[in-house]
Amino acid sequence: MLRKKVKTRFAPSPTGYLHIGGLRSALYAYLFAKQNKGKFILRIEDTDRSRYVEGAEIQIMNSLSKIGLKWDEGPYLNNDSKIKEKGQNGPYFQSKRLKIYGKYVDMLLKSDNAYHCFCSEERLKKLREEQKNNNQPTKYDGSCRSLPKKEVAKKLSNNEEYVIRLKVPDKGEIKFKDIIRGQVKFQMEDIDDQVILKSDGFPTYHLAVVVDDNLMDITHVIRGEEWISSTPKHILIYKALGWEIPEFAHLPLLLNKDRSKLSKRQGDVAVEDYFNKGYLVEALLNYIALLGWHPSDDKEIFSLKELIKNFELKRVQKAGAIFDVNKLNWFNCHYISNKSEKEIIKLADKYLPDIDHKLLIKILRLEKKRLETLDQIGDICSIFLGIVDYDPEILIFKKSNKEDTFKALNLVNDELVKYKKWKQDKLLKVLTSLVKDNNLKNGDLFWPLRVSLSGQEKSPPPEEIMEIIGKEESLNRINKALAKLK
RNA sequence: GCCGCCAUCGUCUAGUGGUUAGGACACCAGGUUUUCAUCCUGGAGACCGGGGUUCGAUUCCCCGUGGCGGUACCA
Repeated sequence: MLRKKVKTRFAPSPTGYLHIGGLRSALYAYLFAKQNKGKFILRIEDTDRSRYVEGAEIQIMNSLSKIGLKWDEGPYLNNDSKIKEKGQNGPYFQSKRLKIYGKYVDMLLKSDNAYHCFCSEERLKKLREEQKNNNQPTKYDGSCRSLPKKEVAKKLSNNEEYVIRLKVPDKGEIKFKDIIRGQVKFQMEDIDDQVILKSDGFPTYHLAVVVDDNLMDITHVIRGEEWISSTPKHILIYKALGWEIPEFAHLPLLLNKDRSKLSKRQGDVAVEDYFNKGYLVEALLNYIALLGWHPSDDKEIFSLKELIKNFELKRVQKAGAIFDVNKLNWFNCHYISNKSEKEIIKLADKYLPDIDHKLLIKILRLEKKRLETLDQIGDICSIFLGIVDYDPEILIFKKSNKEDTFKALNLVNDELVKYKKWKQDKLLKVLTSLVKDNNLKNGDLFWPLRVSLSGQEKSPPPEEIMEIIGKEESLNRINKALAKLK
């Protein structure tokens, strides 16, 4: 247990649905906070107005809630479906905190850790092109860095557009310790004079994240690897403001099959997509948790509670992990077959075929192990609801012939007509003794019977189908098969 | 280009200065008194390359290669 009260955050930008990668960042931050009896907060980083997607924050909150990651502070949806906020350190939308950032920008300006920059975008673009052509690092050249105060004042009074840049020292090095990666080192001269306040008066990520993480008492910054190279800039701001620097943990990226950053082009990346396809919360959570983290033993099945107990930030992998749906499917199968029939029906509501409830329960009791995703439930039910026409040839077992197949089916029919106890184990016994008594091989009887009941070469065993569809329908289907063989 | 991060089976990964390099998913074969699925058993399958250090390196160090990220008035 750490001495200081642990507080982590998930800070998404409202630019779309909750991303699988975002979910993993949120999960790890949540697990770490909860296992240390700390707090986990949600903060919406909406400082880029051009990329804002209407309602995205609501989608993100809904996905997070569905998964069961509860946050202690931040925005939430009330019963009247309006956004409210809880916690002492709000507002938790950066767009509502502009005054706060302004205050710290002024402080940085006063302490000479930041400066006004009046350079036009065209000039900067040209500068970068030249630098690239000369194989130089692309970096602001500092032309506004030591503008006389008078000139700055004059430009300001002329209403010239400006941004505020961080004044990065030109020499020295900056180190930080990452929980996952150990020490990371950068040279000051490689660090750009980052824009911290845009010309529209909004802060950039770099300023807002530092101010908020400090004001919201974040002790552990857990975020994606893409932030690793901007961390020195953040540390510089912490130092300039005289603030304590939090701990950092940069998570490895989630990747496509070709090892590029996980993207929409190569499959679904939104958490909602997976829910829509019929993946269970437990499966997604379990799979995502193991994408970059693994316990020292062989245990792989984890509930959220167990994850809180077992997760170790230090053990998180350094290399990126490919998101492979294969194993997710296996987890999903596992969690589906552990559910009761009633639970599955509830969860699979939108995929349910038009079917009697009791019949559905019967089908699921026998067949739920065949479900990889909930949306396959219709396929599983189909043969019980009725069969489509099939080629009579497929009724004949590979080691048998038409005449014997006909005989075998006739035998079954004659026996079952008399039979009353319509339960699969009893039915199986009858069929087995029928095989024995008539000197047949299993395939001679079971194969054609199963095909006549399902109309398919691949299907559940005959006794399972028969129990579910009942005696009348079973005999009906057998007789149709007999007719086909005539 | 410049800066940074990373590197164990196809995938997710365990692990170690001396191991038959372990597990899971996927794959293949056999079994589970018919097929598919489940289940069981078995099989194939990995330490990126080159130098050091060392009696001995997959493990430690350096270089290279490769992958990825950053290089924005996006986050």
